Amino acid sequence: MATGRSHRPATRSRGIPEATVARLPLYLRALTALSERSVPTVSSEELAAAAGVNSAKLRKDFSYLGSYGTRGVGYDVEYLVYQISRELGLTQDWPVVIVGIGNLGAALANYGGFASRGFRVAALIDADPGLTGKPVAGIPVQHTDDLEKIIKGDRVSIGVIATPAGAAQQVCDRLVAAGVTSILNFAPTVLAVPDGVDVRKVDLSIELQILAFHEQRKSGEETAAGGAKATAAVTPPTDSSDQGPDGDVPAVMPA
Amino acid sequence: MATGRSHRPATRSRGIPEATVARLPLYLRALTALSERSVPTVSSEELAAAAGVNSAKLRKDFSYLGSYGTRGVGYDVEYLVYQISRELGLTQDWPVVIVGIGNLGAALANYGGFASRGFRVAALIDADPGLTGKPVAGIPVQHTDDLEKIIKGDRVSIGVIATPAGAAQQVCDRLVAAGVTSILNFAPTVLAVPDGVDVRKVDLSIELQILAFHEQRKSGEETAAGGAKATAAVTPPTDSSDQGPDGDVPAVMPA
DNA sequence: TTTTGTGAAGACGTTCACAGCC
DNA sequence: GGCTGTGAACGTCTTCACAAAA
Repeated sequence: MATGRSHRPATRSRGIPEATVARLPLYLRALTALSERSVPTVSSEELAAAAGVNSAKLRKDFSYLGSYGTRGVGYDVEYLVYQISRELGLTQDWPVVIVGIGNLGAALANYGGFASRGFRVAALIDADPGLTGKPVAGIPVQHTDDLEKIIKGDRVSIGVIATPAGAAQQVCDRLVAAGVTSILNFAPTVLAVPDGVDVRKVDLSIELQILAFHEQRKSGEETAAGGAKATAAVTPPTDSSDQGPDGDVPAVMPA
Repeated sequence: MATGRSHRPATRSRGIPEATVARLPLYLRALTALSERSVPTVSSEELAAAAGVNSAKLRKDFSYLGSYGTRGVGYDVEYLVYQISRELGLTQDWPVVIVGIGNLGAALANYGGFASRGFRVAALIDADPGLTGKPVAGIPVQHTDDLEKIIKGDRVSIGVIATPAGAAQQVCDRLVAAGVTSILNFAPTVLAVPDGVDVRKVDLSIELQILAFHEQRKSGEETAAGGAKATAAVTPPTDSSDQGPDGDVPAVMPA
């Protein structure tokens, strides 16, 4: 799992497993594409293929949300889009601030799929006075000095940190003190936050290192136990090709 | 977990759990910082705190690599840095190509921690002829037409896709056909790849949606079973504050 | 005494396989 | 007949708790 953890094991009522939550956005994206093509219903098999998961997992995931399918038929696309959006909280407006407007911050600000689904860039914030007032993606950059004012004024609860690593913890502390309770961290640092604050991290270098690990075992397959060499059986071929919401994340540093 | 999946359950010899692999880069980063401060040894407790995990997990993780600690003392920092680097394959050189040089691609190209640990930006590739030849992060952008030539010429096995969603699958196919076997995908699409190719994805919008899900349950805590309202017990406070390698990833779209 | 390394227990997640409903 | 929803089996990951080493 990734973000916070909890959902007391007992009192199982409201608990949607974290792994399921992490896949809902994937299903939603696939469903939205179907919706745009005016496809009325979809089977678990078809939708699973579009989302890159297997159908048993998808059905189990949906079973946590309730019984939204029809046996023998499949799922109603529009209805599912609505139910998943609701479950994810995307039917409400989420103002987001981006702190650190380097290349990465600018890329995030320009990200289209942002505004579309419930998220609204409420402000861009940077410590460089030279940037203050300059528009990025049509939004004028504001100075870090005004961070607290901005957060409180617009009741922002989600902050994106795209600063250099050295500034990240300080920015995080200020965001949290001002009322932010969810943080998406692109700086390659472990952030310390109080209980009740969720942090997710995106770390390029971690992702590359994980890829390198697997890449390494694709060629040289000696080392192992038995006596066999290159062939499978001793060291399996590392099938891969999955890409489901597994267990971790990567980070990027702005320019 | 995230990337490929496999490591045949039987023949347990060489199998480092995927969850452990995903945390090794975290440990490595913390260790590198200690190394720079010339700290000679570190206990599992201290290192775990620096990496943001708990110490039992860290010890278990290290136990898969071998017994590199000393009871009553802790771990030798330099030695561990070496062992983890070796395990991750960072002692060798990994040429990487970045395809799609928008804001995001530029941010990635400029990412410092890149060159540092084994990774080398072998080429920047973009479909826009207007960009061809222009230097980004000191490296001239090359045109997509030369993609195959570049991959094969430099024996590149890791590719980063930072193109718009619409171009991602096509770029992916060409990368794979040219010999790339590990892909880091920033485009908000599910990529189809043959067996033997690892894909990891980084998706901003998925991360935000996961945060929104948890954010949503922080305020309104009715709905639940019993009769109690805002207080804990019925709906636990969602402790959070974790940020370990959990189960998934997010994506970003270049400018 | 301090701190590692690890069996064993438990929580979590995935997959199977089929009963139940359309 | 086709497809969903789900109990049960299985596998993976985390945490506990303690024996063993320095």
